Amino acid sequence: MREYYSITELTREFDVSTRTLRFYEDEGLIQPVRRGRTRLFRPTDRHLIRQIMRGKRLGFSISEIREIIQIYKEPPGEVGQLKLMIKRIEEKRNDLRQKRRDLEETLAELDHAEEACVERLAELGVNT
Amino acid sequence: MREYYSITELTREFDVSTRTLRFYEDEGLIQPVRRGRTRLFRPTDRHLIRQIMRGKRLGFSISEIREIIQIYKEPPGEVGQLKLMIKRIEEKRNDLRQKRRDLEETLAELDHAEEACVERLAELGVNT
DNA sequence: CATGGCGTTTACGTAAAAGTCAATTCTGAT
DNA sequence: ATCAGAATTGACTTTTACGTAAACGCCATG
Repeated sequence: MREYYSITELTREFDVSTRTLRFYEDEGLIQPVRRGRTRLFRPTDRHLIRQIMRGKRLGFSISEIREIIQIYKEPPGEVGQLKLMIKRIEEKRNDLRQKRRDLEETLAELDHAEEACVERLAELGVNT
Repeated sequence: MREYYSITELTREFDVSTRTLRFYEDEGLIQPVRRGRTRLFRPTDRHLIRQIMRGKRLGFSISEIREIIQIYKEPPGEVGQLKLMIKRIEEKRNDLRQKRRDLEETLAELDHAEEACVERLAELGVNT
């Protein structure tokens, strides 16, 4: 496990711009350390970026992604906070379950559409 | 099955503004008919709106949603078009499969985070 | 030493997806 | 016929998530 990654290494790995990574830093999603003014990204930042990209692909906004990331951090020490956090986790989970239903339905409709295409091709005497 | 729905009925059903539905019309996603200047939405428009909302929840952009909606329409009559369409369907499917992987991973991490919370609560002697 | 390649900051710009507001216009009920 | 409430249009504004450009620092290499 590497100790540090440069910003350009990570832009290449995740196919984002430096602007984007700096933006995520401004937004408090990642906290690379500095050597002088230069950012040094540690494995934990890299992992966070991976989670951010996942969230983006799922259509979460930056602030939703921030909420999810908060959840991954150390569980808090106080009972009320812990219960609140569990409630938040439930919410996100429901959110994701809705997305999963949406996803399955869309996949099913695509399957259906493809079948129709294949049938149509068969009618036209094309071997698929 | 109702013949027509008013714009406000649908804004209530889908919890969107009239501005939004008009925007979708401008974008060519729906084509309500008119009586005078008033829009009358048919069941097919309603169904399209349902699909649009699903696409939005999954983080698709309007133009991506447009592409998906195109796919649901009648399969084209020409062989080349049909093959192209099948290719497009494959692409979207891959897209959705990636989303599903992202989704499962995120759900797994949430499960893990919740367990940590529950354990922490147990340590503190709280009965869940 | 100057040239190129990263890296940084600051500031302004922009596209997508609506929100908001004002001015009208329609229309259904009384 | 009229009058309130719904609907429409058009223009302008806002938010999010970056893009882009300018201007400069650092340092390794020929």
